[in-house]
Amino acid sequence: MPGHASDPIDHPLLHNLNAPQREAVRHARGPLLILAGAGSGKTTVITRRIAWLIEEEGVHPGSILAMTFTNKAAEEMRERVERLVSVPAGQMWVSTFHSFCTRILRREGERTPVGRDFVIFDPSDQKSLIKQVLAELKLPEKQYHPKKVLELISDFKNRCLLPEEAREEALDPWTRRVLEAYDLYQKGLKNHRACDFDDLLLWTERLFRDPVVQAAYGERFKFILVDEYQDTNRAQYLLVQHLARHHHNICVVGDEDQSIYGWRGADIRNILDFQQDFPEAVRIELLQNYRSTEKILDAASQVISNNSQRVEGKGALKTDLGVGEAIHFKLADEGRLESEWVVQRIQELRYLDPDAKVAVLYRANWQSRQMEEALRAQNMAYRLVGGVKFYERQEVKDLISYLRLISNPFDLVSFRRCVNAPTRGVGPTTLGKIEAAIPEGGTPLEGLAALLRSGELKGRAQRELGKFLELFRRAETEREALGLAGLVKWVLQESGYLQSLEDEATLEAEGRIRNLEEFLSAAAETESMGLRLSEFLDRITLAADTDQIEEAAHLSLMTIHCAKGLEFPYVFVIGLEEDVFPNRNARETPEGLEEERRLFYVAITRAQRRLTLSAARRRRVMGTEMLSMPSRFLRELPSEALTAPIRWGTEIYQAGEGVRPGSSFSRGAGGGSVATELQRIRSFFDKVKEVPTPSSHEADPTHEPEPAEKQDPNAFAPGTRVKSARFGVGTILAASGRGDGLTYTVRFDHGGDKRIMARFGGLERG
DNA sequence: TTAATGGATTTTTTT
DNA sequence: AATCCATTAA
Repeated sequence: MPGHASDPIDHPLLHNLNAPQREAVRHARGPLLILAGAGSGKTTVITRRIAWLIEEEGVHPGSILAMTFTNKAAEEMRERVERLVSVPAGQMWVSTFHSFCTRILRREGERTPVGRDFVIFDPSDQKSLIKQVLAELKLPEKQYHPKKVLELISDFKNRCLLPEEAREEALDPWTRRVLEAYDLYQKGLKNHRACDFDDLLLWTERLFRDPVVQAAYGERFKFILVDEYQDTNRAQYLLVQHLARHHHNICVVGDEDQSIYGWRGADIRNILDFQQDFPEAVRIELLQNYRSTEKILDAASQVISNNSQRVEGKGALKTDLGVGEAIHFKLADEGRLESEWVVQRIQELRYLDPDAKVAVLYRANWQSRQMEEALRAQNMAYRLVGGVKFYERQEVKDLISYLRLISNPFDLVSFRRCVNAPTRGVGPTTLGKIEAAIPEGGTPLEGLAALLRSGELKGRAQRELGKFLELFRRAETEREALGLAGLVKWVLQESGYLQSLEDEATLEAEGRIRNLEEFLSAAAETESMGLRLSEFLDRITLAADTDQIEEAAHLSLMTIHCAKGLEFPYVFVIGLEEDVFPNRNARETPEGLEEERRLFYVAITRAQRRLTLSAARRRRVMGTEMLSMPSRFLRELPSEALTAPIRWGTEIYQAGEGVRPGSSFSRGAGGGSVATELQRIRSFFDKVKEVPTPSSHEADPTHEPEPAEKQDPNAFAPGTRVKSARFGVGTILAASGRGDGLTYTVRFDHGGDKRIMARFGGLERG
């Protein structure tokens, strides 16, 4: 509680703030945990706190470090602080974790395997490298799906494990092979002088293990602030710990109910355990919501109360914005009708309020298509966020590959890309020859030069590749004079890329040229900010879609993940069906389900005035017609918050009631006997999971196998090899539940994890 | 070497 | 339905 006498009530930095917000702003030294509910004025508090430190505590801006997850958040934070303080604050470090790490590595990188002049690999570069590795190890992509393999590698990296350190986790053959791939993949990155996204964190964390480096930065950053702390993974957590160790002035801000990046390695326990990490921490809860009306908040808190992974003893969100409108729900017969209905509602509210800002939110990107079709049919303008990103378009990537190779001649992935864009008659054969000609420790261009000298190539290839090589020679000398934008334009022309698109003379090519022009102006803009080529390239790879959302857009279509941190007067959430939302793959584990629920919570709390939910009874998914079941989250909505009870066909589907037995099982999706059986098993799973799991989470590895063994002499401990008639041979990863609910997670040798119930699965020791 | 064809496979979310 | 891949024809 802030005292009265000493309270400088009228301090401008405390203006219009409630009591806990003021307390947070004025907290100067020592660890601070700010639990900031949705819409609780978090950014205001953070920025004013930083300003307070500078203005009132006399802290030098250069000793402040603030970490965010998106560039947009970082920019906004910096701008707002700069407006609040009277001194120049340009020396503050306000950035995303990833750009912070990039900055550190560009300074200290000679201590890491990739040095200081690395390129940042984006997901498509990663994919082509891992494919190469898998081919080298003769691992078939069928079983070692590049995406799956990269996921596991990313998982290891997020937990700061290098290949040799992850060995003890590789109990089964599949993981062991992936580990070999991981090892080769890292070597490949090193040869390319490249970091993937995860490496940025990983190498920086390694760097900070060195007491000298750690002390240098730990001393420098006297005040550290981490936004969205609930989304930090192990690497980010350790990074923060290394730095905070020195001054203990660590302020973390977050909301465990909005933790939606578990699949990316985020560990919700980081925020849940903050007070254990820093026992002297002060905890402040921001519970006053300034965004939504009561009905919306009631629905949100009712939904989220079904989760067990929450901070203990946290209060509920409050609002002064009045009761507000009840939540609408629409069930359409078919997916197309659902989007048409939504479009109609948008048109109606547009008619009443032409400037209304509307968002349509969905679980997965594919769901945007139907909305787009319906909108286009009505000639309505919209902004689609996500999907194929600008910097990932083919033509843009082609151009970037030239720039990357100019910036870092070791980048073989980029070389491969641009050497045949536009086509220069280089196929796998020629490419193989070039790569074979690369001298030990040399660059691809040196390999190409050697091959050209040998005179092995003939005709078009020899001629074109000669010009190609010459291009890079000239780039070296002209780079400085041309400047960034000049260089981009020069490459576009001299490479013949622009010409080849012009020759195509199709509508598509025209669009690509436009994109390249847009890229050129982005380069010009960057140049005017005084940035150089390598910095431009960093920015491009680390740019996210969400960074470009104009809040001014009238109608936005985006995933819920993209919508985090945003607010809209009118929000539609579509596709509230089982297997869509909650997503089919997330439903398998209690943790996955809780994360889906948090996602729903995030979706609800985006709405300021009106929230509309919708679903479709039938829908085409991947070309086949599916019957859908209502999302279980619909049942968690309080009836008082809804305009009408939710009906699904003839059933009333509402809080506490559930679907009456007997009716739901008979109408299985697809209707076949296998599907019916599957559904029976699924609903069984669901019942099992409805029982709140008493935080079995922490105890998992040590305690779980024990009770299982007592119950059943045939129980399998993690690591046991088992055989299943349906899936083949695999290794037990974990066990959960007991008695009839005893369920194993099994990693099968052909790849892929499955959760199998001991009772049905027919697992044998194998 | 490249374009075209047919078949398999896919949809979770992203710095 | 739409994309991605591998094989085949030119």
